[in-house]
Amino acid sequence: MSLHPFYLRNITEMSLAHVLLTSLIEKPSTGFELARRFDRSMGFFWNATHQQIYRELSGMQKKGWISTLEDAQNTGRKKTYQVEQLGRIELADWMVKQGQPAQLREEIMVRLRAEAQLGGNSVLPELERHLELHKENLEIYQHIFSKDFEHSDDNDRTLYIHKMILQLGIDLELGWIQWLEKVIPQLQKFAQQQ
Amino acid sequence: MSLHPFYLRNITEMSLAHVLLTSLIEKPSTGFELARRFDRSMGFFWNATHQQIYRELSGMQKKGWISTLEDAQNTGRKKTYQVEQLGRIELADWMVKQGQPAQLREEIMVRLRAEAQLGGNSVLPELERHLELHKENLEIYQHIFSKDFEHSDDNDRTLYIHKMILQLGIDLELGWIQWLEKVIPQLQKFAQQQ
DNA sequence: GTGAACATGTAAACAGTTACATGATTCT
DNA sequence: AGAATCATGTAACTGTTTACATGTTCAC
Repeated sequence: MSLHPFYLRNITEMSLAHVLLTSLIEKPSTGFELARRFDRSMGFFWNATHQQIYRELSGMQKKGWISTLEDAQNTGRKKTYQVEQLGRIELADWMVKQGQPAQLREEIMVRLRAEAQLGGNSVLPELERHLELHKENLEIYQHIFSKDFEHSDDNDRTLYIHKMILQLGIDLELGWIQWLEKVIPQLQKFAQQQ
Repeated sequence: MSLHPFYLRNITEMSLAHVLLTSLIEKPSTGFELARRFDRSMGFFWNATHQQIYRELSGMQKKGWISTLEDAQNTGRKKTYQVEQLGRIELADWMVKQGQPAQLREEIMVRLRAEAQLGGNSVLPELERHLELHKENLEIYQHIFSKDFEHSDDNDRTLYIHKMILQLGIDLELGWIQWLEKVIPQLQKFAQQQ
């Protein structure tokens, strides 16, 4: 039994649903296509597993936000979803709500802090590994940037926003890389002093 | 019934438990004190509600990682926890494990992306609000920095790590601020052009 | 003695992850 | 015909948040 009748319930965030709505407005898609597209453009600021996506799509269909496209060649189990009017209204309503900046949850920072107390230099290799991972991410983002936005028209509002979202991804990766390249050598020095 | 016998189960992350262990090594504390300390130093890279903290502390006590200090003046319901040998071993083991950089989950980016598709300038006020929030965070972090680390000894390894963790918080906030101060004026221009 | 801050807890809902199964399509 | 990839799903679990209750301590 629910603690609260629905009319008293807080509106939950459900960002994933709204990411999917946005994606589906761009182009009606199957769950699989959405999952694949997440791995690229949208993935770096809101990712999801295929399981989450299918569950969310079913839920949204039940609410009437989206519907399945009856394709001419509807062979197999493939279901292509499209956004309904209700979905557009929901997205527009949600869009103007207020929220908080995300809470950071960086496991490696927890490890580093633990090491500060316990001693040893056991987190150094992990920091180096993360430096490589962040460099890889940066390269991927920069590749997309030069492919899609290098010479794009900044007067096209939609395109400009997409570009700046990617730019933020690049900026944050650069921040991590610079920080790691500052911290790692200093920790190596400490290791040598022993 | 569990899908897997315990000896086949994946080791879960449980970062929160290890954050608490680290905090308790620094100083035996009550759940309430831990929650309050989270709001300061550690909070920006791993936060938790009081509820989560109490649940986790109970769990860790059952596992023998921590124990309650039998205080002389053990009045009221206050329980002061301290780390046991088992807890230190657990933390040391966990510390050297590998992990992934955190997945970003920024709601405001979802809204911005939605707006890129739906149009309107309804997300602008929210971007401005976030700029203010990030500036506030930056100020808090910089205040702690100048208070605790400005003239600290960089040859003290523990202190240096604490300083760099805070530095990362500052760097990331600066990244957001710079990005927002670039994007907001451009979106305002678009708004005027209409 | 009353109100604010301290301190802990139960219950429930919500959000995200992992394991596993299985059928359809396409390429060789 | 077999392998790889496309595509969807059930089940269970872990992790996080919210609502609410309740008792303690301390200052006025």
